[in-house]
Amino acid sequence: MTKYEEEIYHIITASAEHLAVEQIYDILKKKYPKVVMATVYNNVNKLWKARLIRKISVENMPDRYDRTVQHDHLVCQRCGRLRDIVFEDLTDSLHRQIGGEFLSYDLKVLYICPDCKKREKDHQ
Amino acid sequence: MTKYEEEIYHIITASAEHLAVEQIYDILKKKYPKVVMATVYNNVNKLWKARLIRKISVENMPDRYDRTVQHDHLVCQRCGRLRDIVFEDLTDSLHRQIGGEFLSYDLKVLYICPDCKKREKDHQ
DNA sequence: AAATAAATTTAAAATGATTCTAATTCTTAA
DNA sequence: TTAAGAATTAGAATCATTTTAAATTTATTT
Repeated sequence: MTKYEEEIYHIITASAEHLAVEQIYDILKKKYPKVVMATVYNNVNKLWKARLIRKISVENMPDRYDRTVQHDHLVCQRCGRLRDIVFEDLTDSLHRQIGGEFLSYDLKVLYICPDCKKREKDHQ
Repeated sequence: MTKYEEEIYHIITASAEHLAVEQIYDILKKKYPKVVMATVYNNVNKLWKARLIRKISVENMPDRYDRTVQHDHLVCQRCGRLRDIVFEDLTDSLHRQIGGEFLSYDLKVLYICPDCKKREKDHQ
């Protein structure tokens, strides 16, 4: 692991947020002002290919990166924020129902988060 | 509904495949040789905003469009082909477990389809 | 039916996230 | 201590998609 790879890995796994390349770049830049976007892309891809991090793609948003531990995501359709959630026994259940070789799954529940819900109510 | 909107809606809902804009364009062009990509994009977006069709985004692939009836997708990681599947009782189960307002969900099961599995076996 | 407004289509340029290329710098091993 | 191999950089290229502004079609009002 190179310096940048390690730093980027750390930034992603240490964050409670789900970071996009640009945010990773911003954080990294504080420590290494000369670093360049392509470096973040390169390393993020390297980490992803090595299955050390996970990529989350949501419509009309840049990809975000996350820890690899299997979990699911709630995506707020108002603010775009992601939240983690674990639906129990889902993997097994899916596994059983498909033909072919199961690899993994990607579940996003679209919802309106409690914060936005509240904000909407207040504005009425 | 305009002529193109209607045609495009029909192409998408009549197809057993999951079509990308380019394929829709190719089909439409046979009947209307002068039609242009932007028209397909415009109408596909209009239909999507009206919730008459569904958008399926998969990494590194152009968006594909589909009927709106709720169902899930198997995505083959070898050939990229999508197949429909219905996991029973999933909606209810998810609905119950989130905070906030449930809107919908998007589930993709990544797998190796039986065809590719067979092909791999034959090549060994 | 003519005139006006509104919506759709077109063509081409712009966008924006991401990837690629080639040159440069850094690291490792012989 | 030089050669080979990686990683980084800068900037151009890519590609799906969106935007713009002009042209055309459709609908509405007088």
